[in-house]
Amino acid sequence: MNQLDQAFAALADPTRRGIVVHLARGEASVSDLVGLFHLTQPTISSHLKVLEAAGLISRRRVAQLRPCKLETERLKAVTDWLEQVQEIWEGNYKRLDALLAELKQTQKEERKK
Amino acid sequence: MNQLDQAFAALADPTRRGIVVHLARGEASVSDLVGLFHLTQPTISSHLKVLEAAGLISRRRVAQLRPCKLETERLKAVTDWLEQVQEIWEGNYKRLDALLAELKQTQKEERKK
DNA sequence: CGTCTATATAGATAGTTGTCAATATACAAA
DNA sequence: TTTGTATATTGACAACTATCTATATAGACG
Repeated sequence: MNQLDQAFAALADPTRRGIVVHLARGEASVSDLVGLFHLTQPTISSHLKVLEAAGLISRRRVAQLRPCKLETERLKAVTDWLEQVQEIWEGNYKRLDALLAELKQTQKEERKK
Repeated sequence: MNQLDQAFAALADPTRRGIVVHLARGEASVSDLVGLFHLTQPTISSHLKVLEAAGLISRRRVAQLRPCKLETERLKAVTDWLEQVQEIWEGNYKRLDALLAELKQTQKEERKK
């Protein structure tokens, strides 16, 4: 699995997206996050493992706490891929628009005859 | 599974992302797409089913052909989610920046005394 | 030391996924 | 109607996922 695969797969779970949204507001410990969902601590820990493996979060050590932090560069890599697709698509439209403009011009010139 | 779940999950596979990139350039039939990957036709058909269920593509009927078209609105919904997260994160930084600016000001004023 | 708190790991289970070969369906064309 | 071409469906298999309970580890604090 490459990085984009892992990032998209990680974001395909609503619990993990919830974690991401929460971490966008700032660091949080595992137990903070457990408090947000009706899921057990091991389940949350496993979701965090997935997010970390995908490069979407990182973790520090503070005594027994393991504060989690959002890694926005990886999030940006995902957005970048989507925007590239959008650009190809729009390029397509640009080409189509140019084609239609050309057609219109041709029709106008034909009317002159 | 909700729409975002399905869209992210659909995009988590490299073959499906390849299909999306190809369709960004314009419509393509199933056999066009089969030609792009070293996978069997049923496998490509199953990927297309996933993309269609996720609302990322749509299909027409033209004789025996089933041209596939990218649905950019759904792609945009995914981008929107990512941008919202980014905005929360940046809002965070803005608040932090404001805090640091305030701190600097306080220190400056303390030096005057 | 023993105990409490925070987190990780292990093992089980039910459900989902990606892939294939084989077969079925839908339409076209001879 | 027979044949050919494009696509879908079926059934199988191995791999992976989300979740749980139970248990282990790591550090803080008495």
